[in-house]
Amino acid sequence: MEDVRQTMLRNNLLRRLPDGFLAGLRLEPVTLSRSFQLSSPHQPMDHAYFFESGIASVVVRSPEGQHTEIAIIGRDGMCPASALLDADTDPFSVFMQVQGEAHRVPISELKAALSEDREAQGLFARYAQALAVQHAYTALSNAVHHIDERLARWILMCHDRTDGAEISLTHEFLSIMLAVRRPSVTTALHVLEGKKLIYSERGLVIVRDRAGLEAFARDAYGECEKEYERLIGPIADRDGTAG
Amino acid sequence: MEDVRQTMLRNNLLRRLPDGFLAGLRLEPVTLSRSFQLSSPHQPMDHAYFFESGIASVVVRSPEGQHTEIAIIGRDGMCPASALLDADTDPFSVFMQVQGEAHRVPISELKAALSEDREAQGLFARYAQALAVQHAYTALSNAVHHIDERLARWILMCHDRTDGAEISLTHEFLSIMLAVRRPSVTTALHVLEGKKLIYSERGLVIVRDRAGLEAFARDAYGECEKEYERLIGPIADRDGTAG
DNA sequence: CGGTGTCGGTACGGTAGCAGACAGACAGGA
DNA sequence: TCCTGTCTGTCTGCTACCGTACCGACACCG
Repeated sequence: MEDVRQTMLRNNLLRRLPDGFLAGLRLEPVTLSRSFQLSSPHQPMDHAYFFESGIASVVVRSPEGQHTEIAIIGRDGMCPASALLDADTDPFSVFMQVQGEAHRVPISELKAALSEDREAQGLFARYAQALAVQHAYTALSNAVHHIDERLARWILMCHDRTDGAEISLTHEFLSIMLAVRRPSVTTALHVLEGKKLIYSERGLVIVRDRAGLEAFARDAYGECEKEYERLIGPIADRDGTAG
Repeated sequence: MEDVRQTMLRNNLLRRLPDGFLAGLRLEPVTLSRSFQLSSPHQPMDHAYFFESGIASVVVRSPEGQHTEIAIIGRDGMCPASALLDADTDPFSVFMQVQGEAHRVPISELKAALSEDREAQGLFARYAQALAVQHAYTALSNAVHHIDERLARWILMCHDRTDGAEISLTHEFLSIMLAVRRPSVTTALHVLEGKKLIYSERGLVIVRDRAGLEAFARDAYGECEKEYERLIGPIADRDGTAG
């Protein structure tokens, strides 16, 4: 779709693809509302989604129904990663957590274009690694960090991927993401609020002091962001410049 | 190195590579002793290792020095995954946990051979996905399972990758892998021993009742093994047949 | 306006796992 | 043989987090 001018895209992968790669693809703009299911465990998907705004969550679920989030994806990336790794399916659920816009591409087309373009292969391979690194740091955080630190990490990761300071979601939802009890989220939010790092009200979290949040999260935040930037490059500023 | 007959290999990836792929590679057999460092965070490596026996651990470390294991690799796989994903380095440590044999290949050669062989690219891409899935289930386990269940999971994963029922390692070492306190490992081992699932003595764990261990681990074990088998195929039997 | 569902705050008892310390068992060397 | 280092078992608080339950606040709707 030649109408889509690469420089107008906000998705960091699409922007960094080699010139002309997109020319052969049908990029279809779509709006994804909250909790829209992008991918289900072991179900082949038709389309890959490259986000322009909004946030998607990747969640693993155990046979007994326990679950935790392993990655969040915004305009830094795409899903499903299995489309990049010669697999038809993966065992994850992906759904929209904050509604937004995306471009979608039929996976078969994406794979075909990819097989002809070594530079694009490299970019997507590095993105797959960036995602694996995110999984790894989530595993670490789940093992060693306290709830309030993990919450701070999570808010920071969302903040990186949204345009404003507001993130709209419920405690219930957060408790699923962090794999903790719902009331634990309430108290952890109060801790952050008490330190004036965020402002929180019904269904909404607002970042007040980003630097303070990073300090509070200590080593829970930062490493996998650095690794993303090393592998892919920085994400464009909010107005679409730079990058 | 034409001397290496593919059918005599035990490594599940090497065995499944397309005919002739290995012909262009210098596979060098090496013995890797316990705690040998295969890869360090952010350090480019010269060689990729395909294990024939023994077990390697992949560990993430936070800036403040906290750490946890995110994957274990035996003759089911290779390291480093970054060699397959167009990255020179990754933020992980990989080292031998149970000594063993491997074939190593210069990464530059591996990449060169790979770029000419689409089938091999597919196999390695699927392996990268299998590893990412292992990271994800580790994250889940760290979040929701109790120490004794995680220990059972870990013993099972080791057992899958060793020839006998014996696994030689100390509580100290296990505590690092599971990111828990060392005495917690002692008591968790006692739980498993009390249920006659394992036998444990100084520096040694012996599996007595594998089925019982799987039952004890509940949903902590199994999913990512299924996914590996779906993506790559079963691991050859211990005598090298089948597969 | 009152009804109903969703969401957030709080409380209480229970417990898994922590931090730190220490002592007994085993192994290998001098 | 003793000696030393490594490994394992155990103890005493202590606290973070859990399971469960309940109630108030808010928001939409007729």
